[in-house]
Amino acid sequence: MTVNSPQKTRYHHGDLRTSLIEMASSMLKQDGVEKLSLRKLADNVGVSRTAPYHHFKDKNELLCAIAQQGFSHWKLQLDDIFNDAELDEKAKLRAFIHDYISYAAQNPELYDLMFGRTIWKQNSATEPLKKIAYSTFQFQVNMTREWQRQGVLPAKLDTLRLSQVTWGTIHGIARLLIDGIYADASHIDEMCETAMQVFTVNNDSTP
Amino acid sequence: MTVNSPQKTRYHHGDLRTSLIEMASSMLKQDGVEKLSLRKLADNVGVSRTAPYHHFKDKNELLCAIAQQGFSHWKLQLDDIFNDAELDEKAKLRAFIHDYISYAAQNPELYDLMFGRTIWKQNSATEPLKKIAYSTFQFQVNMTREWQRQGVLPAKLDTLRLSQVTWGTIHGIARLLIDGIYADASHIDEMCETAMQVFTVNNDSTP
DNA sequence: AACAGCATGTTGACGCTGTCAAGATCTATG
DNA sequence: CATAGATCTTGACAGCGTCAACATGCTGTT
Repeated sequence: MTVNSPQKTRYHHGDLRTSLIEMASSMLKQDGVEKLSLRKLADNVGVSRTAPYHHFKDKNELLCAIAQQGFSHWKLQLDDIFNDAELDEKAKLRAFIHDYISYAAQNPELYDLMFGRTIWKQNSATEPLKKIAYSTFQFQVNMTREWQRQGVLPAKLDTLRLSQVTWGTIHGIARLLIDGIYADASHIDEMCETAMQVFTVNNDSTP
Repeated sequence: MTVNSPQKTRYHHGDLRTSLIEMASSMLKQDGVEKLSLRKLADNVGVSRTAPYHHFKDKNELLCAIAQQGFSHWKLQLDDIFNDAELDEKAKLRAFIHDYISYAAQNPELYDLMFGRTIWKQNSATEPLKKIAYSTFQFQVNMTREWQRQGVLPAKLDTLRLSQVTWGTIHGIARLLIDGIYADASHIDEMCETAMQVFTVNNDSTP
């Protein structure tokens, strides 16, 4: 009894952890990290202020769980690009740049959580988050190596450094966009194309 | 009377605004924005908790004042580079990249304040801060145009977009460094050089 | 079927924060 | 020399993250 009846007050929630992450993600998207308080979150889910502490050690762990989910989603998109048989290597680089920045622009708060200092600055990332984040970067390094082999990116540069620089570029552009610094979303396409030109200009002798 | 005697308790501080900015800058450098509280700041300066409110409308205004000072200092360094008669244009670009990232790496918290979302995200920058920040970016755009004219940077690309991309690159690298993401300070030189190569590789046919 | 134990949820409390209001004190201007 | 304004103070409030102590109900063993 008391199965799934639309009864409002059950003492036990059922799947509070999932509900918290979902509600928190939604609140994050709307108002940003700094407006996200555990108390309001608990209230929105319809639970007392300290209930979340039975599912997350502290606020940081909640944020890490959200970021983790963000990486999972992003990885699916990455797979979509690299499994697309219709794209050649150069087109994949172009798509990667574009999708990366679009993802950031469409999920600015989530992106900030995934790649911002809130979590990373003082090493507060949980182990599972570290794992998926590192593997994402490793994936980019591998792709960079491949692009170098294929002549899309300059072959003579060190792969790790080049990965850092190319990623730095799109990360930087993403940050300028989502932080609202001297750039806005209407210029995404042009900026992506310019980045693409800068990366590959030496292999493209025709103007 | 009660002139400059090292008397500890004067009702009026004398130059509280300056003292607050200095102490806040120092605290910022040590412990970061999120640890900087107005109450501790006031306490460190030896003044009551609400005294700062007679000099800054709120915490945001204090932070903007600190960031403003950061831009002033950075601009002095910029001038040093571009007035150095011994550097050719390409060397200036190299010095610019290197100094920019070094400045960020040496003043991570200040850099975050100057170019981070704390201030910029919800348009909370004060007018004077906006003014000096915009002029800094405008300076970079002008330099980019010049570098294009001199053949250091690709001439065929739109100057504004190229400025955004090159700045995005060094901004992104700086952020990865100061947020501690997949990069650390010992790689600064190599990363700068790689960025330089990526920007200018098309003009450098000799390997 | 009954009970024990554990997961889960609740209320109370503490110290921290930014900021407003009202009153105290000094400085500078007439 | 008085008085207005700048500056500094104490008091207060709501919001925050989090710990401790207690309440409730699910689940597995007998």
